[in-house]
Amino acid sequence: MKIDHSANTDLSAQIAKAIRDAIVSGQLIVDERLPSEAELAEHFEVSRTTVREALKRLAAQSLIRTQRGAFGGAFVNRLSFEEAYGQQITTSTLLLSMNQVSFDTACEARFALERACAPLSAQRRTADHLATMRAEIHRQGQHGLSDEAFCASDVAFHRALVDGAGNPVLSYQLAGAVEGMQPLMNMITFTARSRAAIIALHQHIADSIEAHHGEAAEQGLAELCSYTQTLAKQVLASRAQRAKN
Amino acid sequence: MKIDHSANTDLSAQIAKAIRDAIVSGQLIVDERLPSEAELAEHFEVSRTTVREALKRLAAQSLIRTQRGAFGGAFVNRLSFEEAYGQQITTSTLLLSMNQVSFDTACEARFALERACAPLSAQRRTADHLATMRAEIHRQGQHGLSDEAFCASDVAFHRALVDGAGNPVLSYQLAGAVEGMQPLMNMITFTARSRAAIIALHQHIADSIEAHHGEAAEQGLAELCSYTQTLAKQVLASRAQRAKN
DNA sequence: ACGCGATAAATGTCAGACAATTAAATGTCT
DNA sequence: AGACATTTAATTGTCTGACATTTATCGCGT
Repeated sequence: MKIDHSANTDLSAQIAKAIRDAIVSGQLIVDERLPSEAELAEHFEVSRTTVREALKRLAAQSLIRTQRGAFGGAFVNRLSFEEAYGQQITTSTLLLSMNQVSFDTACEARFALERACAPLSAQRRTADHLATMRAEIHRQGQHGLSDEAFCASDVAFHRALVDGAGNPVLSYQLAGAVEGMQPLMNMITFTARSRAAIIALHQHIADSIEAHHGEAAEQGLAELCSYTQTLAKQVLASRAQRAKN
Repeated sequence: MKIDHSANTDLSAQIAKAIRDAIVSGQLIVDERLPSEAELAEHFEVSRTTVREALKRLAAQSLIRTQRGAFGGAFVNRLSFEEAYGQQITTSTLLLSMNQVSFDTACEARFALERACAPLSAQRRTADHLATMRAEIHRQGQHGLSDEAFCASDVAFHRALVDGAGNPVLSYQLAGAVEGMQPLMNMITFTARSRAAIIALHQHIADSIEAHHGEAAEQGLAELCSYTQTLAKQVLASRAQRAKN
């Protein structure tokens, strides 16, 4: 484990990189204990402060976890799917919110990916996945549901659809695409009529998944995509109109 | 910006969370300058050391950048697509390498997502994307190419295919799926015959993309997927055989 | 107007101290 | 011997105060 003094970054960043490389390359294996902060400080010839800053960087990426006390220390962390989900979602959310990505582009990406899951989900979904989808559809029809809650239920519906494919890697990849779009979706005001249309499409998709009809589900998703894009256009147009007056 | 004292985590983690929430919720906007470390220390009633550790955590997630000198400080960072790519790839790579994901599962996820891009890419690819694909195909046919280099070229080919869809969000999402699998792919030894078969499929896919035939490209990808899975099975079987003897 | 040094504000690094936590070792009682 | 309490040592978490380094700005002189 050696640091690359050539980079003109912080010492703590260089040290973090050295340790990260050791983890990624497999020199440090899961659950292995790193040397103590004092030992690392001696090894890299820096102060403990600097080593600690480096370790905090790694902790922020869930690459290590720390334990206090005797025989504590920093350990290489097994990156769980759950943690990876979380990172994916925050990264995607920030990426979309900070980069003026058009609604159309994000929407297209999301549904393209989701359609890829549809055939697998139609083939393998369990009763559980189906039940979740039905439950969320029911919730979406309730009166007095805020737009935010409607969107959250929408996300849960689509998540169940994706999870139905029974491929955790796929679920992980989709988490960012689906959940990262929620803030964008929240900006749309869903009228009663548009909600009914969306629910009908959800119903159609759930029916297709239940009947193991992958293609029908895919088609339902395609319709949902273009309908969502139409809705967004309307909302944006009416907002522009109001701004003029 | 207030810290949640209820959590029994580090102070630096609590402070990082408080600032992160402020960024994600939009209270702190892109390029806005955070208070200086000394001011943050006073505000949160902790030492500068602790504040610094919190800031390093945020820097590790590319949420802030720091500048030294007068009128320097920590600034909310616009998360670029490039940075997001990088994070996505390391996260995906680690997730796959640390969680005993089967080759089949990872392969299925990758090609399912990639197939989703094929129709869009067939429709919109520029001459540039096509040229890159052709160039990589040519490289793959060269003698004396190591397995690693062959895989790297494979990644480049597929990346060009995905980028051809002209949807940066899609490219970002696929980066993890495609590049994260490289270590797994590297474990396969590609014989001359298997390389020829893969190159032929690449050729077919490139031809389809050139002719704007999305469905044909999709089908080529499906064949490539099952062929890759077959290859992996053979390699694993022969390895198991050798272990027995 | 241009360059140049002084200045001040901020981050980067260090040394040393103490607090808090925790597992293991040790001691003590039954 | 076994169960329980106490001590100990190792380690991370936090604080203080200092100094080094970087850099935009200001003022001065030419």
